[in-house]
Amino acid sequence: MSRVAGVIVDVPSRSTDRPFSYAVPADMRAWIEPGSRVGVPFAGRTLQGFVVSLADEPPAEGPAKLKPIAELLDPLPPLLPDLVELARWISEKYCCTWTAALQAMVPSAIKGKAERHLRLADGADEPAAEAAAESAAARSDVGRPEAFWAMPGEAAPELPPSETLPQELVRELRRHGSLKLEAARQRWPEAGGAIKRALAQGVLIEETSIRDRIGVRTQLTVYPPLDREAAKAALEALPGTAKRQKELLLYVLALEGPVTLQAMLADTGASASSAKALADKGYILVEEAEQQRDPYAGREFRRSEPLPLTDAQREVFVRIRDAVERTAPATFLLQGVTGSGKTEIYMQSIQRALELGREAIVLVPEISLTPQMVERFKGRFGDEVAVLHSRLSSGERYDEWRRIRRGGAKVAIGARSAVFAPFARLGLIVIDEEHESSYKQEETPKYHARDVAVQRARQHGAVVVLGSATPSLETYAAAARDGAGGALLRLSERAVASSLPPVTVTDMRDELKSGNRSMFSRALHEALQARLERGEQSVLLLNRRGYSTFVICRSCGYTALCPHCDISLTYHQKTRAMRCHYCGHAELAPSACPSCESEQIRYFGAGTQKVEEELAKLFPGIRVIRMDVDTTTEKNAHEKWLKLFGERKADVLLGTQMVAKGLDFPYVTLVGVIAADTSLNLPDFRAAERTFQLLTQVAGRAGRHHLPGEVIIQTYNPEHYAVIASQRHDYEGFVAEEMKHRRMMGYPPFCRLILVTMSHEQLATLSAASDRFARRLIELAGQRGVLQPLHGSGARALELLGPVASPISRIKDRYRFQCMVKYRGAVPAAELVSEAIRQAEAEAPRSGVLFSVDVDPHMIL
DNA sequence: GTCTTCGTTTCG
DNA sequence: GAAACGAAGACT
Repeated sequence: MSRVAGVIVDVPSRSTDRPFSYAVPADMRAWIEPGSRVGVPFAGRTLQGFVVSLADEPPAEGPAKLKPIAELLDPLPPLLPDLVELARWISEKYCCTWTAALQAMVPSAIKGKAERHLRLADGADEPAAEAAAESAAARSDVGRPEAFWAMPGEAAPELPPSETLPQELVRELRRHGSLKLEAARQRWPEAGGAIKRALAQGVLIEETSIRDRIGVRTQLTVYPPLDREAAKAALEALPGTAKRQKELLLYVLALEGPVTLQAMLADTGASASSAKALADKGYILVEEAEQQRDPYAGREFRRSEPLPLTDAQREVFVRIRDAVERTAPATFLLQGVTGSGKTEIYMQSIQRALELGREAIVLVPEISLTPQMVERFKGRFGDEVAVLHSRLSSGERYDEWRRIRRGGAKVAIGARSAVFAPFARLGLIVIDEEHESSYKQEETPKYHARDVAVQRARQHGAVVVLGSATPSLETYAAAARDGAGGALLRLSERAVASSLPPVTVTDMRDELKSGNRSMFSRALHEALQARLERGEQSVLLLNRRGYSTFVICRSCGYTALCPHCDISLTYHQKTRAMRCHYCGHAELAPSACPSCESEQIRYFGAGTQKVEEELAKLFPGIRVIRMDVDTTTEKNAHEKWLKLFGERKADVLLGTQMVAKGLDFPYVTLVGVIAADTSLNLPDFRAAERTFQLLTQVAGRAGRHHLPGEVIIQTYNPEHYAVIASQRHDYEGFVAEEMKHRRMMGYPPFCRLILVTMSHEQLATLSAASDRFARRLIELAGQRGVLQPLHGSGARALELLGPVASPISRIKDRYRFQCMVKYRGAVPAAELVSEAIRQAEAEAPRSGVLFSVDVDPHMIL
C-alpha cells in the first residue's frame, strides 16, 4: 500500500510545477491512484491537485514529516495513469506546465475551487460553550467571552457591535454545523473583525474543502414502497381528510420503479407537501438521486447497418482493420475527396475495435459536428456513443464524459479535446478533416490534437487514422516519408456516383475593366439568376479572414484604433458599436470623423451584410440566409439556419467559412466564392495552403446528388497556383508547388517552429527581458552544438529570429515582442526554450514579463 | 522595544 | 499564486 503520493497542485506557475509529496491517510490508500483528484494543504490553504505518482517511502529530499492529503475529491479517479503520463509529455513538448495539461484533460465542471467554511470549535455548542469561549478568550488579552457570544440576556456593553459575533451567526452555526465564510461575510458585513478574532482564538474554526463548479445533478426521486402490504394497510388507515395522500399512495403502488418527484406531482396534481407528509410517515421514500443529463434524450436515431464497401474502400478498410488487430501503434493518412466514403470506413474500423473489446475516439472539427454527423454514429452504435462538443452545457458535457469514464460509452465523438476521452483500452483514433486548424488549441496548452492522438496511440498500441481530401503539408510529408508510402491510403473516386463539379475562375480585374463595379462577376450573376429560375439553391462564401470591418475616414484616412491594443476596431452593425477583438473595448461608432470632422467616414468590409444588401438589390424578392458571427451567436442558431436551408426555405445560403464545412444539401447546384484571395494575401506561410483547402472543400459542396453542380470562384489572382490547383482538383500539383516555396523560404515541413511571445506594460522592461531570453537560448543552443543556419549542411540546426515587436505590438496595454525559433533535425528545441525562459526569469525575478510559447504555431500573424 | 511594511522565500 | 517568513523602518 502506497503511503506517499506525488501531487501536482493547481497553481499556474512554472515554479510550483513539480510533484509535492503528501502522506496518504490509511483510509484513502485503497482509493488513491495516479490520476486521483485530491485536496491538499499547500502554503497554508487547501488546493486542488492531481496525484501523479505513488510510493511506499517519502523521497530523500523534502521535509521530515509530510502533511497528509486532506480529501479525496472523486470516488473514481477522473484521470487514468496513462493520461497523467500524457499530460507530462504535453508539458514537455508544448512548454507548458504539467498542471495546465492536466486541467485541459478534464471537463471544466471539475475545476474545483477551495471553499472556506466556518464552524464552532468542538464543545462550543455544548453547555460548556461559555467555558470554552472563556478559556479561549482568556488566552488573549482582547475581548471577553460574553462579548463574543453576545447571548440573549447576557450583557456585552463595553464593546462596539463590530467586536461581537452576531447571535444569528452563532445560531446558524449551531443549526447547520458550518457556514460558508463568504456567505457569512456577506450576511454580516460588520462582523469581519469579530470573526477574525474568534478564529485567532480558536472559538471558531475555519475549514476549507474543494468544491466543484458544477456537480452531479441530482433530482428528488420517489421510490415505491418496499413493503407493499404495509403500504396498502396504511391506505386504509389514512384519515378521510388526507385525500391527496391516498391518491399519491395509490399512484406509487402502481409504479414499477422510481419516478421523479416532479413527474409524480405533475401526474397526480398533488402538492409537494402531500408527498412530504407521506414520506415523513415512512410510506414512500423520497431521495436525491443522480441524474444523467442526456443532450440527445428522447431522440430516435435511425438504426443503420454496415454498408457494402466498394473495392477501393475495402482495400483501405482491410489495411486499417489489420493494424487495429495487431494492437501495435500505427498512423494512416487516408486521403479521399468529399463523398468518397471515408465515414463508412471509419465506422467499420470502429466496429472492429469494439469487437476486440477496445474503444474508439472520433475527432471532427467543431463546426462539422452537425446533427447529421452525430446521427450517423448514433444510428450505427447507439448508446455506445458519447458526444462532446462546445454547444453542450458544461453539465451535459460532464455527464457524457462520466459515461465514458465509467465504461458506459465505447465511442467518443467530439472536437479537439475529445482526444483526452478517458478510455482505458483505446484501439482507434480517427481524426476527420485532419488539416483543419481547429485541431490546434490557441490557448495554453497550445497542443495539436493530431500530435496528441499519435502519442496516445503509442501508449495504447492503437491506430490513428487521419482523414482529409487536402491533408496538411506536414501530415502529407510525414506519411510520404514513413515506409515508402505505407502510411498513405488513397480513395480517389467518389463512392456516390457523381463527378466533381466544373470550377470556373473569374478574373475580377477583367470585370472592372469591362465596367462591372459590382461584387458579382457577370458569370456569377447569370448563374445565380439561373438557379432562381430553376428553383435550385446556391451557397455563397465570403472568405472573411482578412476582411476586417474597420472604420475609415475617406477624406483624411483616419481609422479607429483600440486605445489599449495595436489593432483597428471592428464595426458591428447590430449594436452600432466599434469593438476590439482582443480586449473587448467598445465605443459608439462616430457619425463624423473625430480627426477632421468630415462626414466621409465609412465602415469598410461589412462583409456578409454588404453582400446580402447587394443580392437584395440585384434579385428583388430573393430569400437569403446569412450565417456569420452576428447571426449564429445564440445557441442552436447554427442548426436552425441550416435546417431552414435544407427545407428549401431560402434560395441562397451566404456565409463565412462555416458554410463550407460538412454540409450536404441535394438542391445546391451552385457554389460561389466572392473573393478567393482575401486569405491569399495574408502574411502567413500557410496562406496558400489554407486558400487551397478552402476552395477545394467548397468545390466539393455543389452537385453532390443527382443535379449537376457548378462552382464559380472570383479572384484578383487567377494565375495563383492555389487557385489553379483547386480549379483542377489537383492536390498533388498544389503540394509540389507549395513544397518548393516552403523549402525556399525555410518553413515547415522543412523545419519546425517555436514562437515565443513576451509581454509587459513597459517597453524597456520587455526589451531587456527579451534580450535576456535570446542570449540564454543562443548560449544553450551553442553548448549543444546545434546553433547554425538552417540552410547549412548540418543534420541538426537551430536558428533564432528576433526578438522583434510582434505583428500586433500591443494587447490590453501590454507591449509584445516575439522570437521565432526555427530548427531541423533531432534538436531538443522545446527543452532549450523552456530552460532559456527559466534562466531568463531567474536572472530577473518577478519582472512581470509574461512568456507564452507556441510550439508548431498555426498563425504567425 | 514592539508594531508595521516590504520584499523574499517557499510551499511537501 | 499566495501565505509565511524575515529584515528594515515607524512609532509608543
